[in-house]
Amino acid sequence: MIGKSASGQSGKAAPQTRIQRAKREAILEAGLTVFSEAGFRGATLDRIASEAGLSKPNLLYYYPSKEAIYEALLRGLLETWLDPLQAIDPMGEPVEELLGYVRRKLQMSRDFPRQSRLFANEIVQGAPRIMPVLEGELRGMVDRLAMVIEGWIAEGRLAPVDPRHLMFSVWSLTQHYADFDVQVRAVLNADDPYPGAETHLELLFRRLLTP
Amino acid sequence: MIGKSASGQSGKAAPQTRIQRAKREAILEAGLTVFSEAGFRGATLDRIASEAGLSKPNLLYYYPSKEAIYEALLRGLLETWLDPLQAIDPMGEPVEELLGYVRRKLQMSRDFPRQSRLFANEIVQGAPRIMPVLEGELRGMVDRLAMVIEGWIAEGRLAPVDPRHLMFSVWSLTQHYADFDVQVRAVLNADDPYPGAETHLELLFRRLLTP
DNA sequence: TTCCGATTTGACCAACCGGTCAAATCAACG
DNA sequence: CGTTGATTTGACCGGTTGGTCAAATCGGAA
Repeated sequence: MIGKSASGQSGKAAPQTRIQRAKREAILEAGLTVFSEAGFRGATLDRIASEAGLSKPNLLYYYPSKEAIYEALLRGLLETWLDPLQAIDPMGEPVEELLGYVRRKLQMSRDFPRQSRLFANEIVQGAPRIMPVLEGELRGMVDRLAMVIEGWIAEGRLAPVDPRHLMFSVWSLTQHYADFDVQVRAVLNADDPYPGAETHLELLFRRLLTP
Repeated sequence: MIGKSASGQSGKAAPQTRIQRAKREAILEAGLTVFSEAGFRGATLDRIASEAGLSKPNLLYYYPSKEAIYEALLRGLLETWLDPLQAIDPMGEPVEELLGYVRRKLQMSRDFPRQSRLFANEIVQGAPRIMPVLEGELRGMVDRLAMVIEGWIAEGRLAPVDPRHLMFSVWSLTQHYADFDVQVRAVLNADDPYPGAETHLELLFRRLLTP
């Protein structure tokens, strides 16, 4: 048993040289591109490897399997994905807090469309690998935010809306511009959709949420 | 050359006995289930065949390839999918016409979630097979409806909204309940989302569109 | 019943794909 | 240098999958 040292995924915090980190990073980069384009099953190790500039066995030296790459990607994704939710301040101005959330989510669609599509792919196909996170962490965060929103409504600082369906609306409206990008551009004649999207969504949510 | 008569996809309108139509129907039914669950690449002919109650070669007797099944499915889908758009009456009451459209789209998400997911899968992965339809038929219909909506706005019977982004909003908000079903149910603790969704979307669009 | 085309199927194939392995190469350090 | 462990790779493997084919079976008309 000689090699395999780079794949110390379990164990207590393997050293992880700078080079190792860089190669793993490159693999995740390539994996994100390929998985988001083709879905888990549509992606091939050969394509990921060539996209990352490695041979297939070399890739498998850093991650033990296709699954491992995909799961590392999902784990990393969820962190940054749920972040904007945390940034909502229960002490702030309700309408502006929620509009800020919408704006941040829309920016993420514009700046990280591959991440959005990876997530969409996973969910559309039944979320076989992240169901626990949805039922645990995500639901917990939504429940907490729902209470904040209901408080705002009770104080009369927000129009009465179902908090959970409000969340669904924010998610679907913003992620649509990343996930359905080709359709959006086909309809808009390939113009950049984002300036228009931002003013439209600002109008929509302001109208919906202002008491 | 004996068989192959059932696969007369080209040629001038093959006879198509009742039995043939029934079997093709069963294949499309099974294909819809499998493709919408697994995406094009994730679906296997074996699974489609067994789901349809046929052997694999028998399936290939009716459709010449996996591609052919998928394309037949997409073609059939687009018909019924764009239908609700046609049902919008330029002579009707603007807000009510658009709310009716929203309601019909939401019903389609509830009643035909597999179709919605099939479509979502295709678009998320870059719409490699229906791009022409998006740029042709779909864009034409949206352009026409956009003019109607702009007319309504000019008459002061509708709040000023970007017509195309309004369409995106309707599509994303309604299809979200089919495409992201597992996420929605995870957040809502598996309750039926549709009653709440309907009242929420009615409120949202009434607020947005009422002048 | 006989016949003929339509339908069905078991056996098979070639390509692809995830993953393994032993050997080669590299790089740092004494 | 030479040694040692980390890294890289070509060759290979077994399972899966889309698709083929020749033979068998079916079903209705004469």
